Amino acid sequence: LVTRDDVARQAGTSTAVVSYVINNGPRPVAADTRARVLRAIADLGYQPNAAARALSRRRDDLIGLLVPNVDNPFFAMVATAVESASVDKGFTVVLGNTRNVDARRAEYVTTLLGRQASGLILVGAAHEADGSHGPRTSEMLADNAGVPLVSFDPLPDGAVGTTLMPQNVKGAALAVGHLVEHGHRRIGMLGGPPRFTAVRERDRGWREALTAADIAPGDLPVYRSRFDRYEAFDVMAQLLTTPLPFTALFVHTDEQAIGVIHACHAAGLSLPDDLAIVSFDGIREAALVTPRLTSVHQPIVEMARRAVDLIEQQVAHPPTSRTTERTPCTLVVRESCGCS
Amino acid sequence: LVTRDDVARQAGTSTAVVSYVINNGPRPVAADTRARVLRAIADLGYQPNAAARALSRRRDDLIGLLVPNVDNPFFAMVATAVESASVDKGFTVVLGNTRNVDARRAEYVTTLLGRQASGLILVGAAHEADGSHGPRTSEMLADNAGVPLVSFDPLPDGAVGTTLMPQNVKGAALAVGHLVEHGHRRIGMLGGPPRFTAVRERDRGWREALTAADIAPGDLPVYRSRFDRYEAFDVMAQLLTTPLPFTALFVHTDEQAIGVIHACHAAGLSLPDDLAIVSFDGIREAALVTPRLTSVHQPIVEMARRAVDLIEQQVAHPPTSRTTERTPCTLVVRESCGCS
DNA sequence: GTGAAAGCGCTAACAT
DNA sequence: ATGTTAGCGCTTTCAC
Repeated sequence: LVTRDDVARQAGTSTAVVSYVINNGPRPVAADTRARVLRAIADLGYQPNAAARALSRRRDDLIGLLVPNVDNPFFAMVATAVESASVDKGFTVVLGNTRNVDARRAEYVTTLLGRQASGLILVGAAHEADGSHGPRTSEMLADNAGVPLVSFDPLPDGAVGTTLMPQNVKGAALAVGHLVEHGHRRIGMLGGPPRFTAVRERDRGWREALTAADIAPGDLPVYRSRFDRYEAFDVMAQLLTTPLPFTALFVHTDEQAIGVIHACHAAGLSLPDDLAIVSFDGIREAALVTPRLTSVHQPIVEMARRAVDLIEQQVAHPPTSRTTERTPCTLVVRESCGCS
Repeated sequence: LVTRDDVARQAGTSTAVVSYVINNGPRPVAADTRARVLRAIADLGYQPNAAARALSRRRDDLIGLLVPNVDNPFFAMVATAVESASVDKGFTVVLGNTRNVDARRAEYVTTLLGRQASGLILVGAAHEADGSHGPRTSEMLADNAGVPLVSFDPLPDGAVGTTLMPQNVKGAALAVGHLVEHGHRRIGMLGGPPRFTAVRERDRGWREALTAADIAPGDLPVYRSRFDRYEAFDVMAQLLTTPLPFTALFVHTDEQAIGVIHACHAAGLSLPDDLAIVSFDGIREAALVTPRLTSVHQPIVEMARRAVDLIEQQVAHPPTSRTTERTPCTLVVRESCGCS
């Protein structure tokens, strides 16, 4: 295999210069020298050894992306966005399906720390009732394990890094408010598991919007399911065995809303006439189902790009505290709410 | 950070012994020595440096998974299966969305070769008319680049490794045969892009099953769309503007079939009465949509496990030729075909 | 069964 | 502006 020594020899320079050229630093290289090196690299088909580089720099251009499950289209969307942003910045991404299991997440954190990953992006973090990432994971990440950390949920206790979350309360209120404008009063909710912080926030948005409209949330039904469409389907199918005690439903995720829609179809309901639906996330499929889903859109592509940026920044300037950034969401009106 | 030297010191042994313990070889270690080392590792919370290990071994326990796009639920399923099988065997997986673009695929191959990846798993390979992985990718992988290679499509020209494909012809014939048994004669096809080998094979299965039933395929309509549900939706929506020249449709992938179903719903068609559908792949969602999809199931979990096994074997015994394995598929009968 | 030491290929501090 | 070289942490061949 061709190494940096071969390149140096071929270019008639020292090995250091080759490094300087490849890394654009840390020191300048004369234009013609640089050209010779570049030629040698091309001629020889030289490809740097990432392991050697990582060993020497004590850091690998690698980002660990920990999601519950890429099988869920929402997380697939996140994964795609993160991968894309990472590639643009020269990072390679390791995919980890944590299945929301603390042990699996902790195992991945261990692996990635051992790999000198440049950073970790944690998505769908909740495992414990407190909304943390689970005891083992938290322990590993706490007290500055030294890895740049970006979480789409609250950070593990004691860990430093940044949290990147949508404005869940406002977003949910936007959704529910729209339903109110349609004249609905009995607006039920199908939420996710309350151990997720995002879920509790969306809960609150629902409550606040109702209260603002002089509707008592306490009188309205609340249901729960996991984030996937399958369990949402089951929950809704069950509800459909008796008359629905609501005329509209705020659903925490598009994924769940799609399950609801399928259940309604299977039961012969006509949407949005028999039931209006507004959900949250903004996955592509929202625009495909019938009726097309009105949904609060979170700008995942931008958030993913931001996450990678933050990792890059944290590499340069290790953070010493916990930061939170809230991304605004927008209501995308389609048909499931009752509009046109 | 704690290194192997620390462990050796703590355990009162040499660094070599620590390696022997960690790697279970290549040489035996006395039971009590091993125990001391293990204790030291635990006490110190030692985590091996993957970069150093990779540099020394010239190989990293890393598998590159190149799919067109994890956004597509089928590929998400494959990714999940590969990730799961990889973790079980101690591999970490790098996710690469190639978007079916040769340049992107080639870039990933470069990166992964530079990372001393233990192997590559290529999914959704076709880019060129000949069904190869694209010129740049092929060039990189040809003539034994040295990486263990498993492809879910034909290998690039000149590359050695193994191809793992479902029995597409038989599977498709199974699907179409079932439609014939339902009494259908006008069985159209919505296929994928014909530059994919799998597509051409499914085409053939359709033709053969029709011919076997004394139906002339040439008289039947064939449509094409990309593999995603969105374009399939568009194609079907277009077809629905005029009377359908078929009573049943063999669709190349569940993903596309779901697009078809959505289009039919949007147009008010009643399935499977107005149109019977059978598709291919066996994604989870097939069982969720209305009507539930009858589909030819390929055992992705097993195939993924096999792929990782093959990588492992090729690491030990570099292959010198191209091998192909065909996995049998089974027809999973649900409702979209007209059954109950 | 165990220890010592020579790399693996690259980075960056130290020379010039 | 460029050359020289000491590591980075681990594997594995030699010695013992």
